[in-house]
Amino acid sequence: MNNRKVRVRFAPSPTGGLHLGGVRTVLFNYLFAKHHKGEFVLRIEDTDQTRYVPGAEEYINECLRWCGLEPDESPEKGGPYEPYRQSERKALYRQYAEQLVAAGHAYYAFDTPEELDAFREKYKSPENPSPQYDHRTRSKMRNSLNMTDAELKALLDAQTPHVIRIKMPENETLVFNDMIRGEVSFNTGLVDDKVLLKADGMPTYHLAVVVDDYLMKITHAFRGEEWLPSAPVHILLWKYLGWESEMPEWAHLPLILKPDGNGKLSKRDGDRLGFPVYAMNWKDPKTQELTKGFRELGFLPEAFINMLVMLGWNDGTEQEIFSMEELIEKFSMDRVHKSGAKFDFEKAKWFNHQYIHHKDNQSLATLLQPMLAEKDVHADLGFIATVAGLVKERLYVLSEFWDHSFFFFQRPSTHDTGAVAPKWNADKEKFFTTWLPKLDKLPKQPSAADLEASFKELATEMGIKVGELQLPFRIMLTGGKFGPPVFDIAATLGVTETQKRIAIGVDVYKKAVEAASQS
RNA sequence: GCCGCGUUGGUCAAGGGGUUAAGACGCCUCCCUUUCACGGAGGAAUCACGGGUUCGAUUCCCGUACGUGGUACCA
Repeated sequence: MNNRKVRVRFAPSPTGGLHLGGVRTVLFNYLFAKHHKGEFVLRIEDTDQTRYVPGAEEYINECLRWCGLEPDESPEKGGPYEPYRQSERKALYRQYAEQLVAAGHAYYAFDTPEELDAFREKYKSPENPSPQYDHRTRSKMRNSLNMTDAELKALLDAQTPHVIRIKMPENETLVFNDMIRGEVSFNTGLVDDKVLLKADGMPTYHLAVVVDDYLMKITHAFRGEEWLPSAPVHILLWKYLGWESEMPEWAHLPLILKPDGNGKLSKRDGDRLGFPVYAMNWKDPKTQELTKGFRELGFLPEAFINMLVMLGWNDGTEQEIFSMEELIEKFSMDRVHKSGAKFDFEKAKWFNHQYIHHKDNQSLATLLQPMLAEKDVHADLGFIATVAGLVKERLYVLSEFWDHSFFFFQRPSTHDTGAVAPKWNADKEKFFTTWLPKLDKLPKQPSAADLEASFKELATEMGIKVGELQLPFRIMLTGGKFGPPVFDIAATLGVTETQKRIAIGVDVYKKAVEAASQS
């Protein structure tokens, strides 16, 4: 549209945790900005004082940090267009609303909330369940369109609470271009006279976005599809305020939907279906209710981002795993889908699995150590890294680490003897008691291969099939039929610990066999 | 109700007037592995419906259905 430097913004209202859709909106903004070597600004839209939730803004900052989607300008960072919090810009908006009134594009309305309720109640019908304040009804209401200058002046002088509403044209076709949807058109007569300035002097979203996008020189406005129906209001505002030549290009992003149909994905769906919807844990300061997040579940931010970007975008090839650098290079709005995508937690986990699998052991250990500490397990980073290397290929989320690795950090408290006890015999017992002292003759810190060679050598010597011995051995070490290759476990545990577990194990099997024969 | 937007396997999706309609997740079978996983090889499964336009429509147009969003002094 023009060759201004690209500037985009993410403009959340601080009312709670950030959900998937919100993060994806950030992501697309961010990628677009970086792709075009532009700037990404975070603006806090806290114009509704009744919905303001303390801590929500900090949560958003933290969330963007975790995702690696940090803004170039924000309330926290500052920037050339400060302030970035709309509540702190309150004084700015009134003049623009007044300017619109003066030009005949807006008007004062004195209807109280009770009067509006009564109005809706009165005109409600099966054919029209939600009557609008629009060109058909505004003549019946208490507004400056229906009073003399003297009456208006009297009300204003008396400081009568009032709002300013846009006066939507009766019957104009408004056509605009959406970067994703192409040409979109509305009849202005079907859109209601939205409030621009509230009785408390705060702007509504409609006025605030337009004014701030103009003042902050935003070139591209991306937001969720739920804003599409109010786009005509915003576009008219750009025109009426005389800024049309600087109007940003629009793109309305497709929604992220519930996996089981019927609607936008919501916080409730996560609770219901058992997966997170928020990026990070969020605790409502009022109710203390905790909503779980992807971060705490054990998602890697890069996987979270990759999973999100594929919900509604692809580069046209078969590639599915992208680094942030690749995304910045390849992202383009015209490959964003028009239709909403149902969220699939299984696929989300698969992405995380891929990333965990390919992440280096040291980095994983750093992430895992605090999680172990919470279980009062304190191990050094090197050991955790070794274990991580052994089990990472079977982790879908980091929080599963313990279930796959506890036996590295503590002896199994129970043994799943059911699979082995029936086949346990004196020969097998003898094998293990014979092998036990042989372990001391091995090199100092035997490798898995050393252990395996020694194990097999003895088995062959004693004429027992190696396969018959491996499962009992595994269960001695881990307590069950799971875990990485046995000799890797033994090597990681070390000779001394391995010997102890064998000794315990032999005993356990003996008892299990006795118990079975008695009953 | 009205208005907007959408509709390729169960899900994410490529494609686009003539194709055996990619690929991924999930599911199933087999191989590897005497655990599980990873890896590998296969398999089942899709163009919402009805009219046009056309020699030919999954692809273009129009309807219908369905889905979804909006219809607040919330964003």
